Amino acid sequence: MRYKAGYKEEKRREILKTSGELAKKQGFNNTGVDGFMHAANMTSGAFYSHFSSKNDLFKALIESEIGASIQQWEMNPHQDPESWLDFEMNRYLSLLHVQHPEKGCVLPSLAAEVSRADADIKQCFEKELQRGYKLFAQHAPEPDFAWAILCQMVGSVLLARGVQDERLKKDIINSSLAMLKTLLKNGIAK
Amino acid sequence: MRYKAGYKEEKRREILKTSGELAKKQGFNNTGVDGFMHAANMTSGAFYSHFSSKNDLFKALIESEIGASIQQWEMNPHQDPESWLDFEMNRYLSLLHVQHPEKGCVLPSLAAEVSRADADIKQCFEKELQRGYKLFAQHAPEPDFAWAILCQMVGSVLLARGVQDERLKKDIINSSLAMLKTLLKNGIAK
DNA sequence: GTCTATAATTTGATAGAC
DNA sequence: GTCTATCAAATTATAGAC
Repeated sequence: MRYKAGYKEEKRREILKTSGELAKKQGFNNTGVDGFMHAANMTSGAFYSHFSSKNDLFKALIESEIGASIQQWEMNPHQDPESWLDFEMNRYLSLLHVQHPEKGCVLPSLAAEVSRADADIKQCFEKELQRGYKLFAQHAPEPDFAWAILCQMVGSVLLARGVQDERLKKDIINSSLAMLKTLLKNGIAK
Repeated sequence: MRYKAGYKEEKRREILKTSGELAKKQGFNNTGVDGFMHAANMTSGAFYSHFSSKNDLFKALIESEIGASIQQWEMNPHQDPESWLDFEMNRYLSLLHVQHPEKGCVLPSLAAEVSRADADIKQCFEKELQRGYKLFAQHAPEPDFAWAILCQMVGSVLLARGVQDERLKKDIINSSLAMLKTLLKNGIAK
C-alpha cells in the first residue's frame, strides 16, 4: 500500500473544507467538480474516489458545514443564557460575517439551494439544523423564540449581502441586533 | 409591419412573468435560457431579441419581482400601522408561501444569487429593496425595526423551505410570527 | 419576432496509465 | 489515489430563413 492508512479520510476532509469555502462564496451549483478539486489542488478525475457524485458532495458539505457552525456555538464561553445569546448575536450579525461568506455560516449562502435539492439532502439539512436549534433552545433565554432568532440572523446576513452600500449593510444588521436586544431586555413578557 | 405596436413589450412582460416563476422555483443559475423560453412557449433563439444576455434577464427579473412584492404590499387594505403589519406578517409567514416559491416573494429564493452577481445587479437589487423597506418603515408601527422585520420574514421562509417535515416548517414560521407579535404587543419599549 | 441550425464552452462522469 | 484523456450532454450566444 503506497498511501498511509487514514490518508484518504484526511484528504476527504481537506476537500470538504476547501469545497465548503468555495460553495459558500460562489454557490454550489455554480461551481463545477473541476473548480472544487482545483481548490483542493487536485484534478477532477480524483474526485470520484472520494464522492460517488456531485450530489453526494453537496450532502457531505451540508453536514460538515452546519456541524462547523454548531461547533462554534458550542465553544461559546458564556454560561448564563442572556450573555450566551448576546455573544452569538454579535458574532453572527457583524459586518465581518456579511463580507466573508466563505468563512461564515452556510445557511445564508446555501439554504436556497438546499430547498431545491432532493429529499435525501433536505433530510440531512433538517437533521443538522435541528441540532443547531436545540443548542439555541437550551442556551437562549427564551426557547420558544429559538427558531425566530435563528431566522432573524440568517435573513439579515442574506439581505445585507445582496446590497452594495456598506452603510446600508450596517443598517440592516444593526436593525436586527437592536430588535433582538430590545426583545430580550424587555423580558419577553408574553 | 407584421406585429402590432406594443406586441414586443407585452411579450417581454410575459417572458418576465414565466421566467420569474421558474427562477424562484428552481434557481436562476440552474435554469438555462432554453428553459426560460420554453416556459414562455418560445425557443431560445428568440430570447436575444428581448434581452441582451442572460445576465440582463436576471436584472430585469430582480426589478420586476421585487416590484411585484411591493405592489402587493401597497394593496394592503389596512390603515393603522398595527393592522397593516399584522396583515403582511400573516401573509408572508404562511405555509402556503413556504410551499409555493414560484408564486411568492423573490427574496428567499434569489437573494443569495444576487449576492454573487455583479455590481450592476446588486445596485438594482438595493434600489428596489430600499423601496420595499420604505413602505414598511412608513406603515409599520416601529420604523427602526423595519429592516429587522423584513429580515425575519425572509429568513423564516428560507429555512422553512429547506426542511422536509411539514410540522417543522410550521414550527419555524410560527416561532417567528409569535416573536414579532410579542414584540409589537409590548409596545416596543426601548 | 420567432424559428431552426449551429458554434464554442463547460459540465458531470468514466477509463486506463502510473 | 491521482493523473491525463475523453465522452456525452447542456450551456450561452449568433446567423440566416421566413
